[in-house]
Amino acid sequence: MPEGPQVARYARLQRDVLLGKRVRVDSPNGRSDDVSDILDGLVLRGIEPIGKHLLYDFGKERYLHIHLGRFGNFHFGEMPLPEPRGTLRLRMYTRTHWFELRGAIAIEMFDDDRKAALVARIGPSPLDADADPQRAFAKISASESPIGLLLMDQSIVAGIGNIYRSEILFIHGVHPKNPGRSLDAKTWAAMWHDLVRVMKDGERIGRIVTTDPADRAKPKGAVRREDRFYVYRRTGLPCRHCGTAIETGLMATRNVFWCPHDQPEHARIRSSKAKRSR
DNA sequence: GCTAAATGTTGAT
DNA sequence: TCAACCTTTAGCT
Repeated sequence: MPEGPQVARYARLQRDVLLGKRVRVDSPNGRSDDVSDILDGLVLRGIEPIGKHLLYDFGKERYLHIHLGRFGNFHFGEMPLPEPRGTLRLRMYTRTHWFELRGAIAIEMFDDDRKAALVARIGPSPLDADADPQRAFAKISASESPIGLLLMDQSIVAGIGNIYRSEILFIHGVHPKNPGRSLDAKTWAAMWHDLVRVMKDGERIGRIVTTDPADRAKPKGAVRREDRFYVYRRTGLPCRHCGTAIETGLMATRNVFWCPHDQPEHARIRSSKAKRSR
């Protein structure tokens, strides 16, 4: 159930123990035999997150491309391997560590061309220190489409998903239906700054918490879901800033959440000062 | 036990 | 705009 930061976290954890190693690859339920037949026993040279995609470099134009979709995730641990359970699509393991993959929407081989095509169509990522937020703003500020849609477009900004979308718009007082064109450069700069902050936090701790910085340090389970977010899935609950009931709507089949008081509709240009507090 | 919903993308209409 | 694909879990009965 990942947005960009969780994907990047998986890449980091796997790099730590798999890189440079001869990796065993198998597909207990048989669905990815085509991939494991090619990769089993090869040396893993690199793992690169590209937005929400993962690319594993096994040399000689042999890249494993994984996209977790909405439901995919990895389980991992130290050897020995656990008994395969459920719909286990792919396992990667060494003498010391194992990773189990379930629910991914894409598990396939890429060559150099397909890798290049992927890299070319993914926009700048807030998790990438070299990313150019202006590249994204050029597209956003030229568009009549609602900002809530533009932020989900992976060719404009990489790694944002349905949670970060609603949360960042609340933090900056922008209604999701406002057109991209109505966003000023200053607000975008502040928004990018906060995207970097909350997404890096997500990468570090492995889950999404956009609210109180103190909550971000707490262990998993210590913070209720409704306390981890300003607006996401808080329909009808009071806004943590002003108390107004949070509203929800559909945007391209995905639920989006906002505070009708703090995020006025109609492209009103407002100060970029971030809101925080309950 | 069944149904709906959930942090996503692609390709056809 | 819609349907398809992937799996688990929450909330019902």
